[in-house]
Parts: sequence; structure tokens; C-alpha cells
Amino acid sequence: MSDNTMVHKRTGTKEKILKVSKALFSEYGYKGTSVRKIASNVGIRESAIYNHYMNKEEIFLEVAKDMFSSPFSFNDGEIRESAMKGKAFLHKFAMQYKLLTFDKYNESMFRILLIELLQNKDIREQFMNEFHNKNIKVLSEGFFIMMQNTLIRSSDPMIMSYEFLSTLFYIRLQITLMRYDSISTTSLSTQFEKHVDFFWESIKS
Amino acid sequence: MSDNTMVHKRTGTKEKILKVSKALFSEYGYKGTSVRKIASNVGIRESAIYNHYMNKEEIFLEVAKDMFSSPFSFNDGEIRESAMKGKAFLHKFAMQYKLLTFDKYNESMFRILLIELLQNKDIREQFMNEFHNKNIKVLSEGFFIMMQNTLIRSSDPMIMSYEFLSTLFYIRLQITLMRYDSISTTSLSTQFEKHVDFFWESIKS
DNA sequence: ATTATATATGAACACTTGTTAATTTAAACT
DNA sequence: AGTTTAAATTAACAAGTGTTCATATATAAT
Repeated sequence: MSDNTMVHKRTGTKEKILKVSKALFSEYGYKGTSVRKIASNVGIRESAIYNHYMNKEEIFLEVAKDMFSSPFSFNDGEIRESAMKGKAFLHKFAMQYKLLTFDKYNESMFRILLIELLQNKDIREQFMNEFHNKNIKVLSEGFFIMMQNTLIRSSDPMIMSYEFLSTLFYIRLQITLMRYDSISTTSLSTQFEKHVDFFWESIKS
Repeated sequence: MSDNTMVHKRTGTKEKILKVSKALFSEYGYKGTSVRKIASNVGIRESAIYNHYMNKEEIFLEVAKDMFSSPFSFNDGEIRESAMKGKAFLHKFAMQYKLLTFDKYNESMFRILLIELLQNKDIREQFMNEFHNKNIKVLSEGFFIMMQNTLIRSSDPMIMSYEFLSTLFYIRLQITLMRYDSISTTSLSTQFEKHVDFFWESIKS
């Protein structure tokens, strides 16, 4: 009963470390957050951290996992149903993306994760699998269904998804950067909607 | 004859520092490149660096400036002429972008600059002005001319440019990441062309 | 030759970093 | 109660950081 999976359940320190780390990493980034600072915010010494995690990176990777694994809320059946509505499907997808973009925690974490994305292979893999591929898959399914029902022109669903997703990403990046500098994003706030409008005009049959 | 602009011309050390820094920053990044390492590669002590640059950041900013200021080679007259050809204009633009993406130095530097983009306000401004705005401007002019000549459907040229540029950026990001991990990019190598094809189908009248 | 200036040096400052080792405290199981 | 094990502590390591300061050298202009 006390094997590898179910030990360490006496103090709840591990959970506290994760919670504190989330807050600190999202605010100060990976390099800006020291093990000492995590420890002191938890209320223990830095050496005690190593009773729960192998090293700093392991903590960060677990924080990142939580971030990427918050997926877009589309159940399997829901995709088909939603895709039949055509433009509304794209709109819903974009609005979910917009929500993430303007959410306080996701906003900071997006910036931090991008930094690490460019330096940490594990983060890159998480990004590719959990973000890129997963989204391309959902979108492709949607577009495929739309094509079947001749709501949109016939084309490669993967390419179409790529085109749709890439612009969402770029908008998010730009908004994130501007908000980080406290620059007003009112001029960009409707960019998501404009993207959907433009894109729909581009593909509708 | 010896005012602020034309002093410091005895040893050429400043130029050497810049050259060495370019190589080091592009390989090891900002934080991975210490002032001591730059100095030793130049062949001087770290303290001598400060006779030429105020601090480490000033060196990096100058390296970055060089990077961003390598603009797309479109002269004013050339845009009009090229835009009249419609799709070929987009193709040329995308191919220039592709060239940059697969150029050894630009490839490393793109990654490094993205990292700093997310942390350094000056880099962000350089990116917005020299990269984003400049490209949106060139593209907008092109699209505007195409619309005048009814080569493409009528729409907001700025939005259209945004849509076109954002995908190029995303492709570049993805290729950069994959090549950094030595993952084969053959599946993505024609993505630029596919983008142009898809986009042209989306806007042609 | 003397002065002025640019450029270099060596040494130090003041501080932070992730991680480990030996040891003690505290809780749970027998 | 005693034993086992988890979890915490104190202390140190070994290294690297950007930057500054007083000083020395070399070059160009006077």
C-alpha cells in the first residue's frame, strides 16, 4: 500500500510548492524565480524542496503541464454539432482563445512559457503535442465536416486549420506583449472577431 | 574633427566587440553570453569592454538593431510594379521570408531575439516598428494596389496584411523550433508555398 | 619632449545561484 | 513503547555574474 505512487501525503507540502511555484513562475519567470524564493514562500528552507522534487526544472515542468493541459472545451460529439453551424464554430473557437488571452494568469504564463519554449525541449514537446497538434486536430475535424456539407470551399483541412490557428497565435502574442508594457489594446481587442470574419469570407462557398 | 561622432577609431576594438558579440549572442543567447566571454574572444579583459559600451545590454541592442534593420528588399517603385502581378507579389514576399527562416545566422538570432522580445522593452519596440509595422506597411500597399486593379476582392488591406503576415511568422517559429531540435522540416518546407496558394485562393476575385 | 586622450589592465565588490551532506525533528506503523 | 520513514534544518560548496576603480600603457596632437 505504500509504494512509489502513494507516499508523501502527510503535510501537503508538495501541493503547496506547486501552488506557490505557479504564482512565482508566472510572475517572475523561470530564471527569475529561485528555489530559495519558492521555499520561503512555502515557509520552509530551500533544501526541504528537494524532498519533494528532484530539481527546479521538475517543478516548472509540472506547472507547465497544468497550463497546456487546459484544453479547449470541445467534446467529440460537440465538434460535429458545432461545425454544422459553420462560422459559429470558428467564432466559438476564437472566443475561447480570446478568453485565454485576456485571462490574468494565462496571460503571464503564456509569456513565460514562450520564453522557455525557446530554450527547453520538454516545453517544446508539450507545446507541439498539447497546443499545436491538439488544436489542429479539432479544427481539422470541424473543417472536414463543413466541407462534407459544402458550407465551405473544398481544400486541405490541415492547411486550413494551420492558417486559422496561426493568426490566433500571432494576435495573442501581440496582445500579450502590449499588455505587458501597459499599452492599450483597444485597437486589437476586436482583432479576433475580424480574423473570424475575414477567414470566413475566405472559405465560405 | 574629433567630436562625439568620430573619436574611437584607433584600434577597431568596438567593431570587433560587435562582431564577436553577434556570434556569441546568436549561439548562446543573452544570458548565456557573459561579458567576460565576449572580452576573451576579442582578446581583452572584461573591464576594457566598458570603454566602448556602457553595459552589456547596449551591446546586445546594437546586435539586435542590425538584425531587424535587414529589411525586405522592396523599393518604393518596385512595390507597385510587383503588386500588379498579384500572386507573384505574395510569392516573392513569402520566399524572402523563407530565405531568412533557413539562413543559419538568422535562424539562431530569430530564436534569441524572441526570447529577449518577451523580456526586453527595447527589443519589443524594435520588433514592432522594424518588423511588424514595416511589413504590414509594405503588404498593405501591395494589397491596396491589387484591389484598385480588382485583382483581389475588396477588403481592409491592413487586416489582409495581418492575416498574411501572421501565418508566415508562425511557420517560421515552428520551423525554428524543429530545426533547433534537429527535427526534419521536410514536411514543413513547402508550408510557405502552401500558405501563398491558400491565401491567394482566399482573396483573388 | 610634453601633454592629452584613448585604451587597456588587474583586482575587487557584492551578490546570487542550484544543489548536496550531515543531522535533527516529527509523525505513522508495529 | 519502540522502530521506521518522511520531512525539515543548518551549513556549506563551488561557481559565476555585471560592474567599478585606481592605475598603467600606448598613441596622436601640440
